Amino acid sequence: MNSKVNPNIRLEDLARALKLSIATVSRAISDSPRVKPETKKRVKAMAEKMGYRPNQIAKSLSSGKTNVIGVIIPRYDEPFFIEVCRGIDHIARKYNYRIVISSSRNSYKFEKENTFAFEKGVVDGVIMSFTHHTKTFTHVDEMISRGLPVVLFDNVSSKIKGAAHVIIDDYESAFQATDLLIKENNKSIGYISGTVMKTVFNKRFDGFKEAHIRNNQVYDEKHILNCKSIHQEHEYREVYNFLNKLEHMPNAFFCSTDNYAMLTIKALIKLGYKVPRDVKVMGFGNLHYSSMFTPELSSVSQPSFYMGEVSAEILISKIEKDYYFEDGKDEVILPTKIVQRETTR
Amino acid sequence: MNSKVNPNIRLEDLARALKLSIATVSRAISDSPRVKPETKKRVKAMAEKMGYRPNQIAKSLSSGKTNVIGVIIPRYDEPFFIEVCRGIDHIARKYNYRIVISSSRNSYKFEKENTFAFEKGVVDGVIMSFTHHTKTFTHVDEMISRGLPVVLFDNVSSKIKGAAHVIIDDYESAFQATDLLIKENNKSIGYISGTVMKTVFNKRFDGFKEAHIRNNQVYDEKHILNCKSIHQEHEYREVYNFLNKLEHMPNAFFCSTDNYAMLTIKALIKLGYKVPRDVKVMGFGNLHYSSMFTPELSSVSQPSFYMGEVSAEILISKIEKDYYFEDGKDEVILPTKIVQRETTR
DNA sequence: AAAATTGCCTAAAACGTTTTCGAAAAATTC
DNA sequence: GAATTTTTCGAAAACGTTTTAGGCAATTTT
Repeated sequence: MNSKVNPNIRLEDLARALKLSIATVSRAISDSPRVKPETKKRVKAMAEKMGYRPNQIAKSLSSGKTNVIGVIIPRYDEPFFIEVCRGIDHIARKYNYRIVISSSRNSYKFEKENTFAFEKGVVDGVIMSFTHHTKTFTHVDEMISRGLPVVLFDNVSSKIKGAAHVIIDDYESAFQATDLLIKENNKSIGYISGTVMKTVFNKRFDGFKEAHIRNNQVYDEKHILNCKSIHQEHEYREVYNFLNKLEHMPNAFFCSTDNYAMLTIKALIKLGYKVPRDVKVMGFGNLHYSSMFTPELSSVSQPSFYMGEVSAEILISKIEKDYYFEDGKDEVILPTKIVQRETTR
Repeated sequence: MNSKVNPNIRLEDLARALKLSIATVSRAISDSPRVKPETKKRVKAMAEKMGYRPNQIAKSLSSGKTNVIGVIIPRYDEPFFIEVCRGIDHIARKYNYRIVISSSRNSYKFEKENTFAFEKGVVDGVIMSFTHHTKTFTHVDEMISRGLPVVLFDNVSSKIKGAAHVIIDDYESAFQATDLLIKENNKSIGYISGTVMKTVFNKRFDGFKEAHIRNNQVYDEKHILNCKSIHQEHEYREVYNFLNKLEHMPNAFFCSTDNYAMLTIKALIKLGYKVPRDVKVMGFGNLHYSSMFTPELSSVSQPSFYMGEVSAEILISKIEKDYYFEDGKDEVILPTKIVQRETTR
C-alpha cells in the first residue's frame, strides 16, 4: 500500500537526472571523500533544485541507526521531569539526535510497555527514571542485554548493572537542609512527604533523621507525614487533616517536594498560621514556580535541566564511541544547593 | 555497518524454524485471514518462544506508515502545552500511535526546522501550535502539500487552508470573564498581559474591551499592561513597577494568563494590598497549580487536556480514513468555563 | 614501456518487512 | 470422478537507503 501519491524524489531520481549511479549520489550527499568535488557540487545543486529530502526510515533501516533517543519518565505533569527532558533535548539537538518522550503514567505496566516499544530498533538509546512502583528490573536488563545503551536518572536502582546512573545525593541534600533548619534555631521540625515506596523519599528522610542525630535534637514521630494519596486535591486534604490534628505545631517543616511544601503552606494559612512568622517551610526541587509562590519558597535546588544534559551527554557517548564507564564509575552525582527565600526567613 | 552484534531474530529465522515461507509467517503474525488458524498458533508460539519482535523501521519502510504523530509546541516549560500533549498522548495510545514532541523554543527558525524534520516520512501527521513570532506559513503549507495531515491548536492562523484548527473562543471567554467582573460591581478593571505579538492575547483584549462597551463602562488606558519581557524575573519586575506607578489602583485585574495573574498577585501583596479584599484578580488557563496558589486563583478554565484529545482524534481520522473536513468546517471551538475561586470573592 | 597506484565511479547486496501474483492442495459441486 | 471453488501457502518484488567489492581510466613509479 505504498501511496504513490506524494511525489517524493529519491536518490534514484537524482541519479537519473545526473546520469550518475545511485551510489555516487548517495556518497556525494553525505560528503564522502570518494567523490570528486566537482561532482559533489553538481549533485548538491540538483538535490536542492529537485527538493530532495533523504528518507530517514530507509536510512535507519540501512545504517542501523535512528538518531533518536527514547526518554521514559513517570509522568508528564511534574515540572521536574519536563525540566530534565528540556536538558536532554538541548544536548540531543547539539549532536543531531531527536528525542521521543514516553510517560509511564505512574504505572509499572506502562513503563514496561514503553521499554518494549523502545527495544524494537526504533531508538539508539534510552534515558529513563523509574516509577516508584518499579521493583523488578528485567525489562531494563533486557534492553541492556540487547545492546541498547541505557542511562538512568533521579529514581534509579543500584540493582542494575550496565547502565549509567545520574542522580543527586538525596541523603546529603536533605541532611544539609535539615541541618540548616536546626542551626537556625528551629526546636521542632516536622517532615511531610509522599509514599514510602519512593526510594528518593526514603533517602531524604534518612538525611532528615541524621541531621537530628548529629545535632542532638529529637523529632517527634507525630510530626511525620507520608501522604498516601495521589491526586492534588486528596493530598491537600491529607496534609490539612494531619496539620489540623496536631496538638503541638512544629517551628518548621521540611518537605520532600516543592509540591508538598506548597500544600503545607496552603494548609497552614488556612489554619490561621503565618508563614514564615509562625512556621517555616523548606521544600525540595526548586521548581520554576517556587519563586512565584507567595511567600517565595525556600527549597533545595536540584539541577534538573543539567541532570538532563548530563544524562544525554553520557548516553550519546555510549552510543557513538561505544564508550562505557567502567564498573563502579558509572554513577554521576550532581550537586544541590539550598536556596533560601521567604518561607524560612 | 550493520552491527551483527545483537542477535535479533527476524521473520526469516522464524520461517526457517517452522519450515514455512517468510510471507506466511508475516501474515500469521499480523493475523491475516489468509492463513489457517492452526498455522497461526504454531507461528505465534514459535515467535513467543524465540522472542521475536518485529522491526518497526522495516515495517515503516515497507508499509509507508510510521504510527508516529509529530507534535510541535512553542515551549516545554508552559504547563498548558504539556497538558495538551498529555491529551494527545492519551488518544494516540488508544489508536496505537506514539508521539514525538518537539519544542520550537519560541523561535520561528526552530519551528521551521522542526517541520522539516517531520516532513521526512518520519511521522504520519503533525499537530502544532505556532510561536508568536510565526507570521509566514510556507513551512506548514509545504507539509500539507506533501500530503502530511496537519492539525493546528491554540495559537493558529486562519491563513492556512487544508489543516484543521482546534481552538477556544478567546474573545468570547475574555468577554465573559470581564463581564462577570463588571457585573460583580468592579468599577474599574485593569488588564495585564504579554506581548501584543500573540494573537490570542489580542483576542482576549478585544473581549475585555467589548465587555466594557456593552456594559457602558470605561476602562483606563493607564490600567493596561502588555509585558515585553520574556523571563519570569523580568516580567515580575515589569508588573511590579507598573503597579507601583499607578496613581489609582483598579478594583480588579483581568490577566490574560494564570502566570500573569500570579505575578500580579505577588506584586500586589508586596505593595501592601490584600487579594481579594482590596483588589480582585482573574486569570486565564486554569492550570493545575491555580488551585494550589494562595489565595486560590479564579480563572477561565481552558480544556487543555481535552484540546489535545480532540486534536489527536481529528488527526488520526485524517490519517486513517483519509477523511478531511470540508472547507469552512475545519474549525473546532472548545468551550471554556469560568472557575471562581478565592481571588475574585 | 610495463607495472603499480590512485581517483572516480558503478553494480549489486543488504537492512527486515509487506504485499502482489500465482500455484498447489483441499474442499465442494456437478 | 471431473470440474470448480476455496483455502492455504510461497517466490519475488518493492520500500529508499548504505556499503562492499570491484572496474576502468588516469597518473605515477619502476
